[in-house]
Amino acid sequence: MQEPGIVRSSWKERQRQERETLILQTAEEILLEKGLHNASMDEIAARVGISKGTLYLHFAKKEDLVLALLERELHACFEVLQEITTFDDSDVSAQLETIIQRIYQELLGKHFQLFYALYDGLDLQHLLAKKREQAMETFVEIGNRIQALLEVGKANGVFEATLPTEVMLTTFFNMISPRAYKRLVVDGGMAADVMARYIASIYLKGIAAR
Amino acid sequence: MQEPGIVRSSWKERQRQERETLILQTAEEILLEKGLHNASMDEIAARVGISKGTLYLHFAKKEDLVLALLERELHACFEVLQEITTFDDSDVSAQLETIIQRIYQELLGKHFQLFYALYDGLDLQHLLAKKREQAMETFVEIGNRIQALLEVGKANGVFEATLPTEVMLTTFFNMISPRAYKRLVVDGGMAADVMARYIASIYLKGIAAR
Amino acid sequence: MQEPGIVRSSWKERQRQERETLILQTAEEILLEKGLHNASMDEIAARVGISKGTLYLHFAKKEDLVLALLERELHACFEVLQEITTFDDSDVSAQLETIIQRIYQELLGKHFQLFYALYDGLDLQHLLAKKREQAMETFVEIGNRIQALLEVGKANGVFEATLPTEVMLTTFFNMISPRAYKRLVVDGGMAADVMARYIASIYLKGIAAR
Amino acid sequence: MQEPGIVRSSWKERQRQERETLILQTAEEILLEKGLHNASMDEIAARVGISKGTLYLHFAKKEDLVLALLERELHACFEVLQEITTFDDSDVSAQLETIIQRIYQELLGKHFQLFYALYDGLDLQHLLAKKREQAMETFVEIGNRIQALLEVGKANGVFEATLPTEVMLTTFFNMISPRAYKRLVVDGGMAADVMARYIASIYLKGIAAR
DNA sequence: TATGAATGAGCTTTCATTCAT
DNA sequence: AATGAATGAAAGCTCATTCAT
Repeated sequence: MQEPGIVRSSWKERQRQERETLILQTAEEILLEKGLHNASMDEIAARVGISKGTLYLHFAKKEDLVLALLERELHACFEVLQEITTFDDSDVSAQLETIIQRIYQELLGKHFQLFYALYDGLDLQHLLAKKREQAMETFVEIGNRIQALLEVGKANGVFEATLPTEVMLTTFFNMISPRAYKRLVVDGGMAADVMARYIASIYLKGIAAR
Repeated sequence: MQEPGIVRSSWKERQRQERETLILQTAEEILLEKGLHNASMDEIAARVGISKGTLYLHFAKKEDLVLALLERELHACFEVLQEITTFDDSDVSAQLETIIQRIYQELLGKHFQLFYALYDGLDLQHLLAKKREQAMETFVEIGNRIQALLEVGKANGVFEATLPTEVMLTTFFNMISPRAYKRLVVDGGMAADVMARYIASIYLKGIAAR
Repeated sequence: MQEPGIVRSSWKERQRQERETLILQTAEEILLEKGLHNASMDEIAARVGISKGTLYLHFAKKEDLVLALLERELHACFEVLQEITTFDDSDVSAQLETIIQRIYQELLGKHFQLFYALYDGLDLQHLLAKKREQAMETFVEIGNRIQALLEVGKANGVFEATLPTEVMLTTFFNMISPRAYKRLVVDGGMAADVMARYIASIYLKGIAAR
Repeated sequence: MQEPGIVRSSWKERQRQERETLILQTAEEILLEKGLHNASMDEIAARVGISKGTLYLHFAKKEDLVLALLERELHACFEVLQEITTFDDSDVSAQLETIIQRIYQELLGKHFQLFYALYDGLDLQHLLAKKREQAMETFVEIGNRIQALLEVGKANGVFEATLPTEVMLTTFFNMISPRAYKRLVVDGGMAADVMARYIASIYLKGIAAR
C-alpha cells in the first residue's frame, strides 16, 4: 500500500491540471467568440461546468486567466520552434520556411489567433498592465531563436548582410498574421500550406542576399 | 455685409466641426491609453471639457464615435494613396515604396496605430457588429487601389506573375504594422524613413519577378 | 388706421393660441402612443414643428403641459354636461343617458381616453403632485352636476332613495371607461351608441327606485 | 438526520422565496408611491436592504419585476374567484355579489390597486410591450369564469337575456375599481362591505331580467 | 475544496430644463 | 420671441470579485 497522501494529492493534482486545461480551452473559445470584455467569468465557469468560485481557485483574476492563455499559446509556438531548430539540419532558409509552415498550419488554424488578436488589442495592453512583461519572456525567447537563425543566414551569405537583423526579425513576425490566415485560407479558400509557401517565398526572397 | 443667418450658422458649424475634431482626437488618445472598454464616454467628455450630454449630441453611441475614428484614419490613408497613385508617374515599385514611406511617416507616427489596434481587436469586432462592413468600404477601396498597382506590376513583368495577387496584397498590408513602427522606431530609435525603406525593399524584392 | 400695438398683439395672441392648441393636440397623440414617460419634450416640439425653447415658452414644465391637456379634456366634458343639463328639459334618467351617450361618442372616441389613462396612472399622480387638486376643480364641478341630477331623481322617486348618492355618483363614473370603449367598440365592433345605450340601461335600472 | 444537500437547498430556497416576496411587497409600495417610472431599481433594492446586484438576481429586468407583481395580483384574484365558483352552490347573483365583496375587501384593500393603476397606465403598456399578452392569460381566464356565471344567469332567466354578455362582463369589471374604493372607503369612510353591497346591488339590479 | 449568492463600482444612455445668441 | 446647443442628474443594467456555507 502506497503512501496515501502522495497518491491522493497526485491524483488530485492531475484532476486539477485537467480542469485547468479545460478552463483554458473554454476561455479561449469564448474569448475568440466574444472578445476580452464580453467574455465573462460567469460564462467561462458555466461552460466549463464548474462554479465561479472554483474558477477563481484556479485563476485569481480574469487577468491571470488571460495571461495563462497567452503563455500557453506562446509556449506551443516556442516548442515548434525548438523542435525545428534542434532536429532540422537543413539550411536556415528551409528552417524559416518550415517554421512559417508549421505556425500557419498548427497554430493559426487552432489557437494562435487568440494571441494575435489579444496581443494587438488595446484592451489587453491595459488589462495586463505590468504583468505583460513577465508574460512576454517566452516571446522574447522566440525572438532570440529566430534572430539567431537570421544571423546565421547572414553569416553564411544567404541573407542580405546590409539589412539590420532587427528589421528582418520584425518583418518575419509581420509575415505571420491571423489576418492573412483569415483572408486567404478561411475566406479565400486557399490551402494553408500553399499560402505559407507563398508567404515564405516572398519573405525569403525579400531578405535574400543580392 | 453678408446674410446673418448664413454667417451665424457657418460659424456655429465651424465651432461644431472643431469640437468634433477635438472629440475625435481626445477619444483617440484615451482609446490608445486605455483600450476600447476602459475608455469611458464620461472620461472622453471630461477630457474634451464638455458635458456628457454634449458628447452624445455629436455621437449618439460610443459605437458611432469609434466608427468615426476608424473612418477618419482610413480616409487619411486613402487620401495619401490617392495622391500618390494620381500624381506619381513613376513605376509601380516606386509607388508602392512611396506608399509605405508615407504611411509609416505620416500615419503610423500619428493616428494610424489606433486603426490597427482596434481593427484586430476582438472587442471591436463585437462592438461594431454589423456596422463594420459599412465602415470598411474605404478599406476595401484602399485594397483595390493597391491591388491595381500590383496587377500593373505583374503585367509589366516587374512583379512575379505566378504569385497570386491576393497573397501579395495581404502581405503588403502585413508590411505596414504599428508593431514594427513601435519596435524599430519608437523603441529601437531607427528613423521612420529608414525603416520604411528597408521594409519596402524586402517586400519589393520578395514579390519581384525572378 | 387702427392702433398698431393692439392689432399686432391681438394677432400675435391668436397665433399663440393656435400654436398652443397645436401643441396640445400633438402632445396628446404622443402621450397616447408612448405614455407619459416616453413622450419627450423633444419629440413634441419636433412634431409640432417648433423648437424646444418655444415649447417651453408655452409650458414651463412638462408637468404644466400635461396638466393643461387634462384640463382641456375635462373642460370639453364639462361643456357637454352643461349643454345637456341646461337645455334638456327631459327627465333625469334621459339626461343621464344622454350624458353617457355623448361622452362615449364625442369624448371617448377622441380625446377622453387620455384623461382616464393618465388620471389612473400612478406616474401622473406623482408628476402632478400638488398641482393635481388645482387641476381637479373642473372634475369636482362635473361631479357636482351629476350629483345634482341624481338627487333630483331621488327626490322625484325615480332613483332609489336608500342608495347613498356618493355610491351612485362613483358608480356613474365607473360606467364611463375607456376600457369598455376599447373592448366593445374598438375591439368588439359594437356601435358606440349601442354600447352606450346598454350601459346606460344597466346603470339606470341599477339605481332605479324599487 | 436528513440528507444535508436537500436540507440546505430547501432552506436556501425558502430564504430566496421570502426575499422575493419581500422584494415584491417593497416594489409594490414604491410603485404605488412613485409610479412606474419614478420607482427606481436602486430604491427598491435599498428599501429591501439588498444590493442592486442581488435585486437583479431575482428579476433580470425591471419589466420582469413589474410583470411578476401583476401576475401575483391577478393570481390572488383568480383564487378568490375559483374558491367561490367551486364551493358556493348558491345562485349566480349571490356568487357575483360574493365575488365583488371579496375583491373589494381582500384585494382592493391591499394590493389590487396596483393592478388597476398599472394596467390602465399607458406607461405600462409601453414597458411590457409584448410580454403583456403572456401575462394577461390569467386575466382572460378570470373573464371566462365571470362570463360563464353571467351566461348561466341568463339561461336561468335571472339576468336579462337581451343584454349582450360582453356588455355585462365589461360592466362587471367597471364595477370593481380602486377609484371607487378610494373615494368611498378610504376618503369617504364607508365600510368596504357596505360599499360592495351597494355596488353589487346596482349591478345585479341593472342586469336583472325585466 | 467547492459553491454560488451577494456585492457595488462603473458603464452607457436619456431627457427635462436652461440660456446665450 | 425664437432657437437649439449645452447641461448633468439619474436610470437600468453588468460583471469581476468576495466570502459564508
